[in-house]
Amino acid sequence: MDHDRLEDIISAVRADGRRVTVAKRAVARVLVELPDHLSAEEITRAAQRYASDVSPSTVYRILEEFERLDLVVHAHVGHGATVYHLAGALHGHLVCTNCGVTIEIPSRHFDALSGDLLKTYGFRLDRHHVAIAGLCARCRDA
Amino acid sequence: MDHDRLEDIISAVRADGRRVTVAKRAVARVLVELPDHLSAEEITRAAQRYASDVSPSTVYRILEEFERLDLVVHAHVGHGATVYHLAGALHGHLVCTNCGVTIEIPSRHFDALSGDLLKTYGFRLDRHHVAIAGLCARCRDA
DNA sequence: TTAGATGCAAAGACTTTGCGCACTT
DNA sequence: AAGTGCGCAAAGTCTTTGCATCTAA
Repeated sequence: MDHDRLEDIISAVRADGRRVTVAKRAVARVLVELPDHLSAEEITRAAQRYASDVSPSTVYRILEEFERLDLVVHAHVGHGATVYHLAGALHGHLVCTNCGVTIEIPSRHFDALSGDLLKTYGFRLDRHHVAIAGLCARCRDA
Repeated sequence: MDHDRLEDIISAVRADGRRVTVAKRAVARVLVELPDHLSAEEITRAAQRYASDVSPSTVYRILEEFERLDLVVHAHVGHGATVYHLAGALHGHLVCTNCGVTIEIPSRHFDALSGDLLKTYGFRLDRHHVAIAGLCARCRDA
């Protein structure tokens, strides 16, 4: 339920001894209500519907705090800006280098790779942060 | 042989009807001689050893051209700048989110994932462009 | 000769930081 | 009351673009 996820975020902020502000509520609400992978600018614009003068710098600071609390993760996608989303569901990203679309896929697709990398290189893959570049089905055929 | 790879690059530029300039030779030489994954700034500085007044903008333009000719590929790694390297050996990157080290691994590690993504999502993974975030062996234990 | 390539400088996109005031606790 | 968090503006980093000049072919 959306409302619960929002309260979870607020609680986590409070539990960490930080203050719950209008701006944080607005950003949290955007993250909960908008399913997409959003850039900081998109989040800012959307948050301004709830708190009209939230500034980009505040949004960056809030996203940084939410990431520290493992509420949010970011990914680097194509050439553009960093995108952020709730940490809830563990998943990876497929990013089309042609049209820019991002496809979310369950993290189980990385199970085998993850084990392989750990065994071979001692490298622990970050399952929240995987972004694979390539061509989506549509662009591949076009 | 380094010299051959350099000549291959020059030939490819010529074959595409573009001009072979001092700046292009310098950038090509840097890419061939320095094994690392370099940022545009690092490439510029290194290239200036061979052509003292190569400018960053020219390096960006040259890298763009080399990418168009499939001579060079780039990857987005951590929060920092884009890194470039020769397209020669197909490989992926493991990037430690703690210490920033980049580990090159043979692209066969992505064979299974690649087939899986193609079958499940019709997504053709770009094998030159894979960058996986996580913790390297040293940072994982620390 | 001549069109592509370059260097420089300015602009652009994205993000971080400094500062004084406001708001949460 | 106390100090965290805020908005604003400026600075910072990385990259692209405009333009006059130079140069490879």
